[in-house]
Amino acid sequence: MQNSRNEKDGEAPKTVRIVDIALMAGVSTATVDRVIHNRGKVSAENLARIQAVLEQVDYRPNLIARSLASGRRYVVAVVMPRFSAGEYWADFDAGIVRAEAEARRYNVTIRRFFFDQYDRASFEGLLADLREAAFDAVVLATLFAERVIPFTRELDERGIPYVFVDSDLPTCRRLAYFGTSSFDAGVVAARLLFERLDPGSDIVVGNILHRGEGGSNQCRERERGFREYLRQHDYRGTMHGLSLRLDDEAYNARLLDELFARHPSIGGAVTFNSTCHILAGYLAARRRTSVRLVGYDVIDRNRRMLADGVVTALVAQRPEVQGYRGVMSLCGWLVEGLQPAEVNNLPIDILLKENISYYTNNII
Amino acid sequence: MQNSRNEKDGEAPKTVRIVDIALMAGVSTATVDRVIHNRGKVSAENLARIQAVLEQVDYRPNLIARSLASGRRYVVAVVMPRFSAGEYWADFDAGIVRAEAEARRYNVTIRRFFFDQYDRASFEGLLADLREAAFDAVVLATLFAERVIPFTRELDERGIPYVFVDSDLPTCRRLAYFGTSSFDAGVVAARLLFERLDPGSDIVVGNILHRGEGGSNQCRERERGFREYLRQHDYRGTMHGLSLRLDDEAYNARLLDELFARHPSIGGAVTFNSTCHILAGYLAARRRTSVRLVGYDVIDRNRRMLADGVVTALVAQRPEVQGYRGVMSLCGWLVEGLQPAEVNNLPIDILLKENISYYTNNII
DNA sequence: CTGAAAGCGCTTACAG
DNA sequence: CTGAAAGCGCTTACAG
Repeated sequence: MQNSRNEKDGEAPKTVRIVDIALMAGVSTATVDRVIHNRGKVSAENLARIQAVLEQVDYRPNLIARSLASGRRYVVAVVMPRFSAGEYWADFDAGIVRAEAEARRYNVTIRRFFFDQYDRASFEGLLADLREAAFDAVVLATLFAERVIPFTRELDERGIPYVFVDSDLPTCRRLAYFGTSSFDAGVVAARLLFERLDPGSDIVVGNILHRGEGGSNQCRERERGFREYLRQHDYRGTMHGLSLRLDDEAYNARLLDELFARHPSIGGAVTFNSTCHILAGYLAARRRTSVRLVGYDVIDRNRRMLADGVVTALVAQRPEVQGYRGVMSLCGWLVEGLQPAEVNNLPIDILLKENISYYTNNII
Repeated sequence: MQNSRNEKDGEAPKTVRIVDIALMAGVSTATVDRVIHNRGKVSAENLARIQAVLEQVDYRPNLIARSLASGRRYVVAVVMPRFSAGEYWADFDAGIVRAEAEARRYNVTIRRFFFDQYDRASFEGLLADLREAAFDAVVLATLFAERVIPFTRELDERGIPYVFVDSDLPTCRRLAYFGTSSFDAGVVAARLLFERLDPGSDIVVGNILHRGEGGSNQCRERERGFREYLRQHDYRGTMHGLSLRLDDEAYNARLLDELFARHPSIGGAVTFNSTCHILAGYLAARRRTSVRLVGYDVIDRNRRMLADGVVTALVAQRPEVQGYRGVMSLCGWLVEGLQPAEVNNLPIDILLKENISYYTNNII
């Protein structure tokens, strides 16, 4: 818009194009293209000549032109939990949306496949769909680890690259992982909970009921990290697990009332998933302001409870970044053959009342 | 690379091109182009016809083709402090480097202009250079606020857009600001320092000596926020300011020894810039393990002191993101006329011993 | 194995 | 005010 300035006549722009290389090697651009992309069908002589030229000129392909000319199209599948607005996976999806817009420029389209994160059968059904579907790469949320692992064997056979998000499964041949170290995210929660807690206090651990046994891999790892921290810091209290229901406030309140009645020494509470707003709602209703509560993920309801001072701290994992980078790493691999780093442990973010209001917009 | 799949013959790809619009409006592509870019010189009749078509088709320009065809070149200047490896501004530069690579695809090049952040005269000298230099937009680090403000008047006159990083100066006509709320970053530091501190403890505030009066705008704002938090939380101690030297350990130790001798009740320490490793080094050497220390920015030396437990907490501001987004917002504006959000308050990150090891790679 | 030619979608002189 | 034509750098059938 402003002061557009073409390269001053002084020094030449000097960017080497395929046609320049073709001229230098005395061949056509098609032959140079074959060498650059290892498409074969080039005489040994020409191959050598072109390679010699390539070595001395530092050729950097113009990706824009390449993309425009090739018109190759790819589909990236994203396998993730179904969500409503304000839930954790909505934030993840925001990253997908952003990647989608960018990927379009490279002729890559996204196709989402949803399952119910609290119902293992729904995931299994989805896997069946996936076997029929056509896609060139896939982003996999690894909640049902025991089902994901065998499925990746099939992908390996089909030659379809995949990346993991949410929590890592290092035994699989994933192209990459994007997410936090779940174990250390558990350690961080413990540190935050114990900043001012007596080592003898009891703790409530809130869970959400699943259908089909085995909660998420990530929650299990977080709990391991949490317990490890306690062990190393002379914790002497008791942890009381409690299976809550997502949409049954009365039920939850009954359970909690009972627990607090039996164990008045409860001084802390934690959830290893994004639902700490359930415990927070209860604590606020009962005015149990002395109970410290730590949870995960900055979803709206948690954010509000933190701002209000009911939640002591939230630990967060940049879901938008997971979605965005998961997709973009696959784009880079498909379109340009770029190999991403294998394990991408994202920062473990700590949110307090004082810094929560700026925690948005984590993508770029 | 894998299973390339062209759009299945089923539904048409259906992306609307300029030539399609031209056909629908019964004009040439050149005329459509004129309308899209408001270049004028189009009859009222054609204008209306083309606009009508545009409204019904949701035209999305192929930016790749546009960029390839136009070949327009821009220069973005980045005005920032000179730095050595491991210093704060090196992280900022990492963001610039990344933006540089991406911007190249859009024919945008970066030109850096360095000044000495501890010497106001060097900044003034740089401004003189800037008056001679040719560039289309500029990213400005606002450390010397009193000098930046009049300079932006000149930029306004020249019609050159600018964005601020580091700290905001809301009175200027900046296209955008990328950085934290310095005030609230001060509040957060206070909260972290006081998590376990007695409200009567004294505090050391470490500063770095400047040439040319007036430290950075950002440090002043942080201190304001810090003091405000203390005020609201019944702080009754005394804050002792101390001007330290960057590379004179012996000098600093002498000053600190003296201060601690006179005020044994010192229980906390803070610096409002990235040099808390200076205080940390002193505390470690003197084994004053009971003094809590909070500082800013995850530079190598601070990171180590945090991991070792000498620093209690670090507050960080994503310098790479500031650099990256500063440049990219200008690219978007120059190349595509995209207006960025005016104030982009980045998250205020909290780093403890337990989460520091994952704090890297903040760009995407 | 090789190259001339067309084309990706857009922009840009240029002639009218 | 308008449009035909060339060109950005690369890829892709196609004919040889």
